[in-house]
Order: sequence, then structure tokens, then C-alpha cells
Amino acid sequence: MEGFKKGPWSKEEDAILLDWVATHGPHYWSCIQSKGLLMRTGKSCRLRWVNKLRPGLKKGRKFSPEEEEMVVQLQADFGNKWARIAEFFPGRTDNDVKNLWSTRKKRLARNYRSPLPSISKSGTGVHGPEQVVPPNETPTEDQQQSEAIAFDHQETIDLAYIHQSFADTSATPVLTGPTSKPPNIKTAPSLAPFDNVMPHQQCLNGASVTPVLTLPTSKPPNTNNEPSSVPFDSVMPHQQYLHATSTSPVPTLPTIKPPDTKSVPSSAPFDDVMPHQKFLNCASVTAVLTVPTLNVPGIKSGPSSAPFNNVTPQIQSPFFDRLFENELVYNESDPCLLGCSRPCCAPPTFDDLTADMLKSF
DNA sequence: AAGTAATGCAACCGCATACAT
DNA sequence: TATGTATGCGGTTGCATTACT
Repeated sequence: MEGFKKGPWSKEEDAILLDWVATHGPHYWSCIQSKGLLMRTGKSCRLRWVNKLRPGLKKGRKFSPEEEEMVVQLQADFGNKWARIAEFFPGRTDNDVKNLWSTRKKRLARNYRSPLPSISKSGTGVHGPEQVVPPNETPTEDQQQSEAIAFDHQETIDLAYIHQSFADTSATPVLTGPTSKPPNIKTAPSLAPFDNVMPHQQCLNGASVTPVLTLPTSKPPNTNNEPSSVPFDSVMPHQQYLHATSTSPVPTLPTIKPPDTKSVPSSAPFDDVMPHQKFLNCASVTAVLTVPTLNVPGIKSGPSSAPFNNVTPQIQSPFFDRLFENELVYNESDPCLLGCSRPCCAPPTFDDLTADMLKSF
């Protein structure tokens, strides 16, 4: 493509993009360029919105040690599914998570090659020392395995990751197989196809390497009939994840069943049974409020006046939040006059959205 | 204070997928 | 069904800032 601007965004461009989203919602990115509003590709506009302009982002706030550890755990379960992992971190983007992981990878790789004079448990970083092998001493496989076993779980993950990282780039002996799973870590049995589980339950139920993940319950802390000043629904998803410490049995998988519609087949992949998410991302506030509550076993529903808390974390996007605050209202009386290939300036009516939703189920 | 290395992060690219025609 | 388009995602790069020597 020629004629498209690249590089850093100016404040003016941001303002134009924000204005577009305020008017049309976070859609029809290509139309921004085709209308001549910005000399940016639709992809570039979308990326800018998602990563920098979207409301609710944690700008300039580094990942906490707890968050970083959680990223490691989730990466072990999901692999490099950054968008999915980012769902557990409100205000974080997949790019944030990806960058964190990349930084960590480089740090571990460097430390693997270049050790410090001694190994100290009080080293910097989230999980203590990350240097494990002197550069000029290639340990035997047995030595490596004993080291890995000796380390705590996090360091084991690190070590495994290091081995994996070098597997295809150097002659460093490799311990682990092709997966990102650390060695000698048992995987919890799964009761159902992983993709069928709601994101937060995938986290709570998931194959695990730490107590966080091996204590599979969606029951929040402080729910042993004890009053809590903070309702679980108001806890951020990642906190729900971190706080899940009960040894309760694994809850049954949630059934996503809109009123007066057929049940979704249990064999349906998760991505296939959440079509209303697309709907939720779309226009009408009224329509959003009519979306059926998802009943997730073990997760207490909030009051009917606060339907947002009933929605899965995946759906709780900052944009969605702002919809409820009436900060973003679509202008349905703004038809496209410039011949965009998609109805970029003609947002769907409520009837259209309703029909789409019913069709999706 | 200056040079260098390390780090963080914004943004681009290519590919995959969903959807409309 | 085939094709084109829009969007989303993961990998990667390059630059600015910070830390270190």
C-alpha cells in the first residue's frame, strides 16, 4: 500500500480516531481511510484504538509481580494466545502481555548465558534468581533435570522455557519436548474440552502447575457465608483467578442458554458458542441490556440492575463499560454517502441487532 | 558526563478467520 | 462454491528511555 502514513500517531490523528469511535463505534476501520479522515490503514487505526485509545487501559502502569506470575501460568496453559491471556487482565492489551513475555524471554535467555557470581534467592525479579547455568559449563541432562526439580515451580517453568527457547536456536542441550509445559509438572485432568469452558473457568479449572491453578474452583474467597465488604462480582477477573484457593470440586461446565432458545451443544467449541459477544461489541445500549445473563455455576450473579457483573470477563471490555455510561452513543442518522463497501456509516438498527442475535443462537 | 547495554513499548507485517457478495 | 474484504491475532522490529559502567 502506498500513501499510507506510518509511524507514531499525532494527537490530531488520535482525536480524529476518537471522534470516529464516538460516532460509529469501534468498527469499520477501513472507512476512516476511505473517507479521507486519516491516511492510516484500517488495521493501523484499529490497533491504535485497541492498544492506546481504548478507555480503561492501564496506561503507564507496569505489570505487578502477581500479574507477571499469572501471565506465566496462563502462558503455560494457553500457549502464546496473547489475546486470550489478556482477557484476564482488565486494562491490558494482548500487546502488553506479549511484550511482557518477550521481555521476560530475553531476560531469561540472557541470564542463562551469563550468570551472576552467585545464585541468591534474594535476587531481583519476580521469582528470584533467573540465572541457572554457568556459560562455559554445559550441564549434563541429569544435572539439568535435577536442577529443574530442585527449583520451585516458577523457576522450573523458567528453566523449561529457557531450554525450549534455545531448542531451535542454539546447540544448548534441550530437556523438554515441543510444548511449553515445564518438565515434571503434572497436568490436572480435564473434565471437558478446554475450549468449552468459560475463560475464567479455564483459568480456574485449567491444567495447572501451581496452587493457583490446581485449586479448581470458581467459588470466590470469603464466600463461606462470611460477609465480605467486596462482592466477588466486583473483583477484577485476575483477582478472582488469584484468589481462587478453595479445594472445592471442579464445577460443572456452564451451559450457555439464552431464554427460549435451544441449548448449545456441549461439543461446540467455546468460540462457537459465544456469538453474542459480537453482538455485545456492537451498537445499541438497549440491545446490550437485553442480552441474557450467563449462568455460570459457582459464580454468584449480581443484582438484575447490574447485569454487567454477570457477563464473563471476556465480555467486560472497557468499551462495553463506557457503553453503560452512555459515553458512546452511535449516531444512527449518519448514513454512509461515500460508498464504503460495508455499511460503515449505517449502524444496524435495534431490530437488525435483535435479529442478528437470535440468528446467532 | 559520556558511552553502552538493557529495557519497555508502539507499531508494522503476514497470516488466519469470518463474513458478504 | 468461489472470491474479495474486513477484522483479529501472533510474531517481529525499531525506537526511545533507563540503567549501568
